[in-house]
Amino acid sequence: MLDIKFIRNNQEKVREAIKNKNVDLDLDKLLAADERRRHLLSESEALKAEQNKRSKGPQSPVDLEELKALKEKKKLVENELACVEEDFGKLMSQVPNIPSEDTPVGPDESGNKILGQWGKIKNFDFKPKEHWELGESLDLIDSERAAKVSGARFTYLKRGLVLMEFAIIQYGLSVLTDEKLLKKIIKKSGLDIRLTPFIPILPPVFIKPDVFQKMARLEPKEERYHIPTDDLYLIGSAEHTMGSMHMDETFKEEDLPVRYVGFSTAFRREAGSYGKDMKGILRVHQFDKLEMESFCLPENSIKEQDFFVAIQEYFFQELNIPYQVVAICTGDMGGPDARQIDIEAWMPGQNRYRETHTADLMTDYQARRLGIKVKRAGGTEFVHMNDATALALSRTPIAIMENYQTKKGTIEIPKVLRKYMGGIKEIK
RNA sequence: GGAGACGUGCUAGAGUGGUUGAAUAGGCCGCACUCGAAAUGCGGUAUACCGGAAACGGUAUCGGAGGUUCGAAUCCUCCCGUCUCCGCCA
Repeated sequence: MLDIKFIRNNQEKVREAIKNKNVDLDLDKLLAADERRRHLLSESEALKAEQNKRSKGPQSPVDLEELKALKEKKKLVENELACVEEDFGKLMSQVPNIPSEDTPVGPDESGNKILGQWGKIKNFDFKPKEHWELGESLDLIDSERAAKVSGARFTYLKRGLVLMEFAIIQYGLSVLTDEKLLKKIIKKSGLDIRLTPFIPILPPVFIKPDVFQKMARLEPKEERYHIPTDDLYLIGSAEHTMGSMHMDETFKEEDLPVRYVGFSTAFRREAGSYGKDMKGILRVHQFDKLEMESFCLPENSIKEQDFFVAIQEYFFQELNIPYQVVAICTGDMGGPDARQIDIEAWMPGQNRYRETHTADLMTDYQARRLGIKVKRAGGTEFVHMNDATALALSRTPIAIMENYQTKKGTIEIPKVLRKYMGGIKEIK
């Protein structure tokens, strides 16, 4: 959510963001609702002031009559105000965050900008298989039985792939909790930021609707799993319950940045992607993910995001997976984002780059609604929030499977993962 | 799941219908005393929104949402959370 004062004072900027992000919203309607809301607010407050003034102490019968009338009048104004507030709130939540200045303007993914590429694409002397073919032939992925038991887009992961998933988790956690390593990554990326280690978190996978709304992640609802009995939603990312963890809290300036690495299963309905990527584990209803989240001072938030991207790059460099870094354009980015950077890994089986990581700079968009602040010398202000994939455990294994496949149809284990897999060198 | 108790400011803790934004104590900040510190004394110490150039004024907030009342921290209903006992369970 943006600050209504900011919206009033920067109408053109907001209009531009709405247009560039392809959001269907009439800003004039919002501004009119704001006018009306403020008018009714003063009116109702004036009535309350009168009521408060006159209600002190016991009342004479005449006073009681008049106060009763006043009460009725107040009720009418308040009812109208409540209606207007509801409209206003709905419109407010539709206003997207303002894209950063370096965000490319574009209508859809065609407008995304490749910022850089890393790694040498391997030339196979055979036709590389797609991950689902490898998954089938090595008995690592069973979609058929999962479909019978749970439905389409669910899978049983098996054998070496399971071990690899846990190895990736272990590896990821070991990097993000290693101060020396983080220092090296900061130094290499040339960023001027404070080193605080990532605190490991296992967050809840259920979230309350109002909190989900505050995270600006409830919509689109079709994408979310809902448990009606308890009116709870399943999270689509550890971000959802990690970002809201400090709701209604105020940080001390010297404690920032606060950084977390969370592990959770992510649940996604994948509505609207019928028939797309149906094979294997690229697009499934349930997958595990290691996720980064941080709360920092406003002036440091872009650097913080760059730090997250540097970490993501470090992971793929260590895993030796070719990738490209992509600046997501206005039309393709999420509504709450101010700046979105994706990492796309080279998938030899598909012969193309596919998204494996995303890094979202939310500025104060989430923090304002969640009430997460920092107390500073100049006063209290909202923190900036960043979230980013550390390692997604559906797509990182895919990248490994496809890049590390051999002519024999086996999969080599990347060196950095071997010590977490009992030293085995390949899945066969 | 059953029975009961409770939820007040940064913290502890009073307050059970009428100048209560809220006693008191601690903490914190400022000042005084002191060579300095401790101790002591005095003063200050919430947030959000609306209006205003500002000074300031108004409103709301005692877990949350509704309700009763001229008036609610205080009464009623529902929800959330905490604690104790029992049951169940990994």
